[in-house]
Amino acid sequence: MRDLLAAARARLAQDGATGLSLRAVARDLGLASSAVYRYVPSRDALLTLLVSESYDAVGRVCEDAAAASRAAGHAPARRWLEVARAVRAWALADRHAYELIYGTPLPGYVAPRDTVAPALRVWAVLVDVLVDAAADGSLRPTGPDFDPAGVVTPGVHAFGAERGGWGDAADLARHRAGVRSLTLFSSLLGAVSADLFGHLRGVHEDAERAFDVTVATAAAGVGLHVDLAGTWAEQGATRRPTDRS
Amino acid sequence: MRDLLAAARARLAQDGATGLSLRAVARDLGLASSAVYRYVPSRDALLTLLVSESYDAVGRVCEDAAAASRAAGHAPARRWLEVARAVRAWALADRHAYELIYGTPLPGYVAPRDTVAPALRVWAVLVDVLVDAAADGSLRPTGPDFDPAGVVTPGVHAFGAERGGWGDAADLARHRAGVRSLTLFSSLLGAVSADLFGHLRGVHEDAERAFDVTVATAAAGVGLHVDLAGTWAEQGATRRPTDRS
DNA sequence: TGTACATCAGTGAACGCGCGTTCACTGATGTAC
DNA sequence: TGTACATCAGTGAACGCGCGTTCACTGATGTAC
Repeated sequence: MRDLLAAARARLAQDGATGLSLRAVARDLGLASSAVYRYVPSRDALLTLLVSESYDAVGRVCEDAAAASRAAGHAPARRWLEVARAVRAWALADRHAYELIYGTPLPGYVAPRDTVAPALRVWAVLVDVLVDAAADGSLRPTGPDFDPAGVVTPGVHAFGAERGGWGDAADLARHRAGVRSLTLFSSLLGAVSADLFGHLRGVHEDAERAFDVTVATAAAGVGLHVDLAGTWAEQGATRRPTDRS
Repeated sequence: MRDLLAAARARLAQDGATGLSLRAVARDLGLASSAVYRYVPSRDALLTLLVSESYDAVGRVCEDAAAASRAAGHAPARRWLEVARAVRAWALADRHAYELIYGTPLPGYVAPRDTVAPALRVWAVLVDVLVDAAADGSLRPTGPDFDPAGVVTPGVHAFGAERGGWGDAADLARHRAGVRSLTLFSSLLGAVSADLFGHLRGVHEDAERAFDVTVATAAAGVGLHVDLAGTWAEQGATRRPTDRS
């Protein structure tokens, strides 16, 4: 069973989600195609396992990056940058896993409920950044004012409350922060997808820096002010020139 | 030939890009599958035609929205919002066309050079917004400061220069604006994809408003300050309650 | 006006492919008495 | 210790499907003399 999942993951990494076939996985394992049905009831079930795994993988990547950033004593804004970079690096390393969960939905496939919980791990990390920034006073949104009522579900506010912020529904500023968490998620998705899917071919010269600018700029509207010049200077000292190409 | 393209477009709209088959298109036209080869040398060639068409469609949508916004006397920031909304509406109406060009790349298919030019139409509209905002003094970036050298290609700066801005490479502020145009594109991609691909299911209550907040918040970092409250108030008067669900 | 020929849109059978899934089966391993 | 039986992982042939692409062909339409 572990072998099966490993083989499926490898096949996914090579062929992508639409090309993933039970027969190919069975072939890789040296099994008859029918043997796979001993472990998995259908192709879709296998796909679901991979979806969950991928959400868990990217969730763990986010949590690890956030933990490392905290450990390094970085402010929430910098943590946002580092989490975003980690997601990008993961996506580049395993692009088909990223596509499986964040790309075009597979025709005819609907992810079952079980995949919702692992999908929330990324959200939780982003919400923590906002909550911590609000707590230490560094959260200063420059984005538009708006009436936050009825934009996101009560569940989102509850989620923020659980994690230590946005408890008071009467506090408009915090309510707005809840809504603005959408922007963090969306801009991360957009920045990674644009890069990975080739929409910046011929546009960016230094992919890492372009990504940094993109996510840091978008986050400023939310209230996270990344010291990009400082971060680059700090890293420029240790970074070899070839890394920039 | 026109019929073929129309049938292919319809098939694309129904089945999506991965499911698009020459045989299905031929069937829809009441032709033998081999007859299609009279018009198109291969499946990939047909796909390329659809890719170009889709880029042109979304480009036209952007241009029309921008023109309407100008005609209404709206400031560049508001134009950004309206262009973004138009792209979202187009994507919702023809999701498979959006997926074809902005979703997961099709395995084994590489878009040829011909598709680059139509893809630039969207960029041009976004750059115009930035150039116009810079010209009328409303462009006030709140995103991070950074060294803009070597982040994007010279072609991007040239593109901006052609369209009336960013001519002087010595002007750091304008150079930064060129780089920041990445953020506009990425956040648009992210906001539409998140919405369309279902990543906000259970998160947003009012999809339109959530989208507005997302793109307006991200754009603030770039320097475009949308008067969201004002816009909503203005539209709330004419908007029926059912539109909000 | 009539005939010979060329063009052209479309046919239909075929090739070889890979797919998901089913089904009756084999043969080894473990367990009970 | 030996025998009978149950469990279980895996087999391999088969079903029916849809796909892209090729190829020799048909029959109508148009054109040249």
